[in-house]
Amino acid sequence: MKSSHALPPDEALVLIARHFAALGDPLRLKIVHALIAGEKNVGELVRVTGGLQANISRHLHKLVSAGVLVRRKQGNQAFYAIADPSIYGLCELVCGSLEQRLAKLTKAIKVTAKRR
Amino acid sequence: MKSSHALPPDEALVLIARHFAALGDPLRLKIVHALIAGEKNVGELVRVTGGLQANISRHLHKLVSAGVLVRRKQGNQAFYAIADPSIYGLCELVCGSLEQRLAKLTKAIKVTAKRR
DNA sequence: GTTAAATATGAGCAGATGTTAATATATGCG
DNA sequence: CGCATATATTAACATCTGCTCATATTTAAC
Repeated sequence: MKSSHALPPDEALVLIARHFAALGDPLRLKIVHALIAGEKNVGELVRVTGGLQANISRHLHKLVSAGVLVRRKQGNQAFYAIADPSIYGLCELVCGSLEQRLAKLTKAIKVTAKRR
Repeated sequence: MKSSHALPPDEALVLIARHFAALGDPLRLKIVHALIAGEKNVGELVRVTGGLQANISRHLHKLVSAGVLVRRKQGNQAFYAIADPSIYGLCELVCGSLEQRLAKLTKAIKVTAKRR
């Protein structure tokens, strides 16, 4: 249980950064979100996200190499699923903090509006 | 306690992605990590991270506009601090999942090595 | 006022990233 | 075998990103 803030060596920083970066794109988030409901193949993901097949395929590759998803091939098709359960926590955290931020912004805007 | 997975509208996805992307860079992670110990001014951050002043300044700006940090100006200097407590949770989650992944990799490599 | 210190910003550049159309590589089926 | 379907990959392109140097801006100190 060695607790926490031993500063991460630079190599680890790179890996962590890559992990975050993998989630730093709207289309990839859309993919991940779709997979929360469970494993899907590429075709389904293309339909759900509305993206082009080539592009989705690329993003999937990136998500796999960042360790966010895993790939399972079966016959003709490839199925992708969330590999890393920590993703759920991540999204909740970010969404939560975003809500708060938006709430603050909204309030600020209202105040500004009242001022005039 | 409205639980969770109503699909986020595309606008929100962009915001969330920006949030993740802000953490998707090693130098910015270094900055954030340094700030876990508490508020620091630019000069200190430059020393701690070993980056160039101009570059650090740019990253700080990015972190602020992503809502990760807040800026407080006092006299000559500018102090930055972590704005969003969810960051702590994020880092713990990612570091944890990374440890697991690395452990698996390490084990896999060992197995491969034994095979020859 | 002048000068120095702290921070931010503009411009240029190299390299990464996301998108797309076209093509390649499987795999399944008849 | 030939043909269709599912997925991956290549190449080309525009855009974004991070880095650096030089310079602007702000504030403090004299």
